[in-house]
Amino acid sequence: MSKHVKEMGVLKEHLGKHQLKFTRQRELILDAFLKQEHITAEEMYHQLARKDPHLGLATIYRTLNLFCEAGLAQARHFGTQTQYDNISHKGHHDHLICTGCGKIVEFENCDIERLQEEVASRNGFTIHTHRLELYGLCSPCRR
Amino acid sequence: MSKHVKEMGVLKEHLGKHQLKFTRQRELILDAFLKQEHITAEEMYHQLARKDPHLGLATIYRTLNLFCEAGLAQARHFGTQTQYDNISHKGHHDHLICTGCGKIVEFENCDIERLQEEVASRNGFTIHTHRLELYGLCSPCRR
DNA sequence: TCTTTTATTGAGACGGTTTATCAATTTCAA
DNA sequence: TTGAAATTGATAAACCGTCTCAATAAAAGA
Repeated sequence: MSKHVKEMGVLKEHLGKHQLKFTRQRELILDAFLKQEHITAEEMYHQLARKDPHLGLATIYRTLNLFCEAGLAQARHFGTQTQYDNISHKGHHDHLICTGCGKIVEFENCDIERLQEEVASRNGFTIHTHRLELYGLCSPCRR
Repeated sequence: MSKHVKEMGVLKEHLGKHQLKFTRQRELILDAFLKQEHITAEEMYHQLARKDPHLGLATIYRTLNLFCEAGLAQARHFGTQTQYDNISHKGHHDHLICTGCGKIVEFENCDIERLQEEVASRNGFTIHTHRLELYGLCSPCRR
């Protein structure tokens, strides 16, 4: 009895469309993923090791990438690792990233989103998702 | 006789401050770098292979990182690689990406940029660069 | 200039992250 | 229940970027 009915449905629909199969591992990983705001494959590997010690790291990577294709996750490369963001967690959030210390501040701005829609429709596009990252220095790093 | 007098001066000042040396390789790499808007170490390696076949990849990496410390460049993790952005290059553009056919439309929007600055300063950040990508379907793909 | 000191270079080894391989297993439609 | 097809886990391999180190080049001193 999962709590993530809606997202499970999104996943199943994606699987059905692409002749992929619904497996115990995919269900387990999705449940764990949806509890996070963002996570790396390595973190999830250790986190799930207790529930299923035989779950392979490769499966985690494959599954998180599958979630990206299904529109449930979004990959973000930071430093040497890849962060997988949970799209449905807080709706969508954008990032302010300090290139000095690596600090990440999340934000949401309706006006920007509205302007994005405007740009898109002016070009005949319908937006499904977006990525906005602002890189700079936070005040401590600026000195 | 280099055309990049100002940036060469910035580099030399940084070198002087840190007891580092001005070398033929650093001059060569800076000249090549300033002609680009952004470039990866690998790309630069191949590009410079003609001028100096013995220039090592490690030197390119070291030098591009040096430029970041000197404030001439900024590293950005894009996909699996690191892009080095030319700070002094102003023509920034954002992307509309069709997930159906892969078409990419470039755009620029001053209002969005202004709002980004607002968000940043509200959080005490100074933006150096940003990345905005809108994913969706173009009108041919929507049908 | 010549000498001395110190930083830099190039080549390859190395380490961490992610993907590819493949036999065994599981899913699911018939 | 059966069988085709997808998935898994373990590990090898690929990939990117950094580190190591002997040889070299740049700056500073005499």
